Amino acid sequence: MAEDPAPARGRKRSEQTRLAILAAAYELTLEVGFAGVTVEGVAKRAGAGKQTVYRWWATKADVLLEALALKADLTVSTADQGSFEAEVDAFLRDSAALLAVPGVVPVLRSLMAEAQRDTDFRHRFQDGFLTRRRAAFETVVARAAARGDKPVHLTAALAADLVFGLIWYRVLATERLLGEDDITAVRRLLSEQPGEE
Amino acid sequence: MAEDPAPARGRKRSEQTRLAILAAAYELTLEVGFAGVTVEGVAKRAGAGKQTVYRWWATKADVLLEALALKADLTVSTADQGSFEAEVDAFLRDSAALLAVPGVVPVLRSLMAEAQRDTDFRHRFQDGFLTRRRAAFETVVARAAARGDKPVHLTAALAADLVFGLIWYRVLATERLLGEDDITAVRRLLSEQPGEE
DNA sequence: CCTATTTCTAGACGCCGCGTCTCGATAATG
DNA sequence: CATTATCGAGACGCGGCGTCTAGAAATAGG
Repeated sequence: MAEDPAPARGRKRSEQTRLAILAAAYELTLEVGFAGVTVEGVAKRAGAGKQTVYRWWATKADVLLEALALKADLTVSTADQGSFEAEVDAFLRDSAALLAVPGVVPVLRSLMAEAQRDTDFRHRFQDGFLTRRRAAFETVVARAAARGDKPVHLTAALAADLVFGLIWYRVLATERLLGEDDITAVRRLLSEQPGEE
Repeated sequence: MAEDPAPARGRKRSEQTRLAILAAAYELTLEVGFAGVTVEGVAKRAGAGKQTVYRWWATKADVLLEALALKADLTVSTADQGSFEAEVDAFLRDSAALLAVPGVVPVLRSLMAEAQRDTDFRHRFQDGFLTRRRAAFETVVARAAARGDKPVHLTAALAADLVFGLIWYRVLATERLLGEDDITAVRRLLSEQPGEE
């Protein structure tokens, strides 16, 4: 599709500076917490000007959102595993692995918090993160439905709400992350047919 | 146990002012959003001095937390309904009703967001709200276990995580609240025995 | 009644980050 | 070499934060 038709005159954006800003924002969030992060502080640590940050990102939350995408590989395993149960298991392990990446949890907390106070960022967060993850999971449910091993009462929307609800509630309201037992229990709960076994 | 032994000299705290501040904070949050609420604004609308607010509450989030407790009756129905399924149903309807109270959703969003950025408030929010609600639900699961109609693979902790996870995820990440279909589906999912029927 | 104590409204104060703006230098294009 | 866009650096006004002071009002004990 149509590349940006602008022939790009003038100086080009510095990729090095971009990465320095993303890294600075990520590290500062871990060190002083999101509330303690200031755009000035990010710029200073990155060796950049404040204007450079404001030129490319609307808020410090947007910087962090991009830093998260850079830090953690956000592609989700939606590969066909043969059964709904196996794919739910794979998805949960994938999510647990992401949460185990150092810094991801505090960054996720900060982003969800900011999404509550800034309506514009809320939409960018939904489009750039939440709905992507959700769509991946719903793919799994849709395939299960086609395959025929999806529990009848379970809609794709509710299954996604339950899975992401569990993950986010753990992150936001508790200190506990996903363990083996959680994955096993959720996998069983979602894939059980009332009448089977 | 030991009442506050202080014989209470001097002028007493004005209950009228307290209520005016709580109401002002609640209303302002709805009108301009939590980010737009300032302590000065709350004091001004309440006809109070800024110092009076700071004397009794640590942050504007604490004011809102108390306002929420005042606004919505937070007692949860944990009455014995005869079966686990019926009690889960009652609990979900109770929660849906709370969310339907005007202003409760934006206030909940604000409080959870603030709990992510302020560690001290996070603990007060957990103690004063989250764990109370959670304990109520776990009572229901414990009774089901005693009664013998709790699904074997379902622990009280996971059941609570799933239920509150769903509710909070809906509030924080979507615009959808709990409907009849959600309540029915969750009730069935949690109370189903793999082998029954 | 008088004094001590506490809360009350009102507002001044310094501090700091926000977001905008200006500046001169530096790359990239034609 | 002229144009254009980015770069680092930092000044600027604005507004809220949290503290502080001042004087009035309420409550208790002596």
